[in-house]
Amino acid sequence: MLCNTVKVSPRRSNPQTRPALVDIAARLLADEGPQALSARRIATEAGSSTMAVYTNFGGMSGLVREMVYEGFARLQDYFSHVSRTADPVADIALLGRAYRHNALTNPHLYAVMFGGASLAGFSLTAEDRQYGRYTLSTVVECATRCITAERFRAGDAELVAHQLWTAIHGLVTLELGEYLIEPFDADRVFEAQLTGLMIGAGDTLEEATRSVASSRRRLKKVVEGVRPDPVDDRPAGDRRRRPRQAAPAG
Amino acid sequence: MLCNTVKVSPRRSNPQTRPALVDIAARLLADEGPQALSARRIATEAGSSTMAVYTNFGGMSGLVREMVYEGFARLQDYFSHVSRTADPVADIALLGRAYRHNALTNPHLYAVMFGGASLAGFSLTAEDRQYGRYTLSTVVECATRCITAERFRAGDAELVAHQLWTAIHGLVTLELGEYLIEPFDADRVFEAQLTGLMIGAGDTLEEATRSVASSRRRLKKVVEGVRPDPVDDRPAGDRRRRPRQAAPAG
DNA sequence: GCAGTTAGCATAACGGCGTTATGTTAAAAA
DNA sequence: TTTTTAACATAACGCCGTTATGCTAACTGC
Repeated sequence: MLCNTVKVSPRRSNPQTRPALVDIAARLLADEGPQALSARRIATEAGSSTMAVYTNFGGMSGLVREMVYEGFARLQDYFSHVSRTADPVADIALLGRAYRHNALTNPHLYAVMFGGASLAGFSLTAEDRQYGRYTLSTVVECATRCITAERFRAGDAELVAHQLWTAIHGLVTLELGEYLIEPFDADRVFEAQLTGLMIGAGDTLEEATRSVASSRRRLKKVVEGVRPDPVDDRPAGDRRRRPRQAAPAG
Repeated sequence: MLCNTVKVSPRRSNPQTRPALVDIAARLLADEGPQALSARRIATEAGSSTMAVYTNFGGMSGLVREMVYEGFARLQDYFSHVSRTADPVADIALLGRAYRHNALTNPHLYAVMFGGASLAGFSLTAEDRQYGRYTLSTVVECATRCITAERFRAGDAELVAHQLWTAIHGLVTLELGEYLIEPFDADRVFEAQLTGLMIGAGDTLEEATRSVASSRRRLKKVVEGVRPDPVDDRPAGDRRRRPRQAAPAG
């Protein structure tokens, strides 16, 4: 074939191949969706054979797993750009907005992260899920501050964080599935959901409304801080990403 | 092959083939998950060739669509067994519980209904989604009663219904994905979510707590009323299901 | 009753998929 | 320098959804 046009092809630990596969997979996923993620196509576009996918990731599952980790890393990026202010409720609302923005910016990636079923029989391991849950710790900490500030009822901060997570995850999922339309579009439901959660957690209607509005204004800053990211414009060098080596067919 | 052991094989409009395919597909989906849904396997287990899938459903997408309709029909079944009482908040909470119970009883079916991405490149049409949204009307009506009874703030009943939907959908999705564990398990988050939603909608903490507890007691009756259903134990006769004919390759 | 039409389905093939067995080769180890 | 090792190419296996073709039984009009 035309696998390597020039036959230099370094045989041991080519440092180009692995990140190239990851970046191409991420681009295919972002541009054409999950069905474009095939070992054959990725390898072809990377100028190598399908075996490269197996030596580097142990198979398609390993590459998909890499995408999932990338997705959580991007989410963590957004969360880390949410600053702590004197209004913890506005902060936690902003975390919710950041979560939604990340999902809408990387819709296919988000679908792979939580789609669970199908996709070449891929399924996450317990460790993968723990890695995803860890992302919640930022929200838990913020919920604790809301309770300390007596904006939320005394009780479980983790419970509040889980409520926020499940609620916004559901909204984003149905939004990406185009189930929310016209007068009851995702934006209206989202703000209502957010406000309702704050009230349900113990905040007053007035305070909640003000904090949610405040978070709306602050979102722009967060989004700008995270860029550039959308599809991975960087040259192809490696960056923050799990070391995680592939099992070499043992 | 052994396609039809006895070679009687009526050639025109065999009334057995179509429901047999649907029932086998439903069973495979329930027993082994989405990856077991293949035209070849379904046809083999039905004793026919893969062409039967195409003449009856126009391809795998058509059969998957049939599964989606079946899923919404089952959900509607649960909703129709939720009776109207003097406590509309308990009623709407019970709708939420019924929604969750249906999803947990038919997890793979629920995944196909809202998994959206992948699964042999299948995707729902706008009409399919409208069919799914229609299921919400039961909840909207109940939310209206909550507002009329002055348990919820005056405002949009559809908005409240969408909040409930997105919140519980998100919880169920993460629950099925095994993201909710141990001390913050799905049951705790669900009840907190439910109570929080009622308070957020305008109900008082005491009333909401009482209504949510009431709905917990009433769930059993609903579940018993819906059976039998889990995997489709019936002989194979047709039943409530969309007429929807397959495009004959025109 | 009969001929022409039609539609359900069997057979077989096509291209694409994930995966694996095997060989080749360049870098690391001795 | 020699041996070992691991990254990758090549080619094949079995699966998938889909399609082209042909057969035949049921409908259609006479």
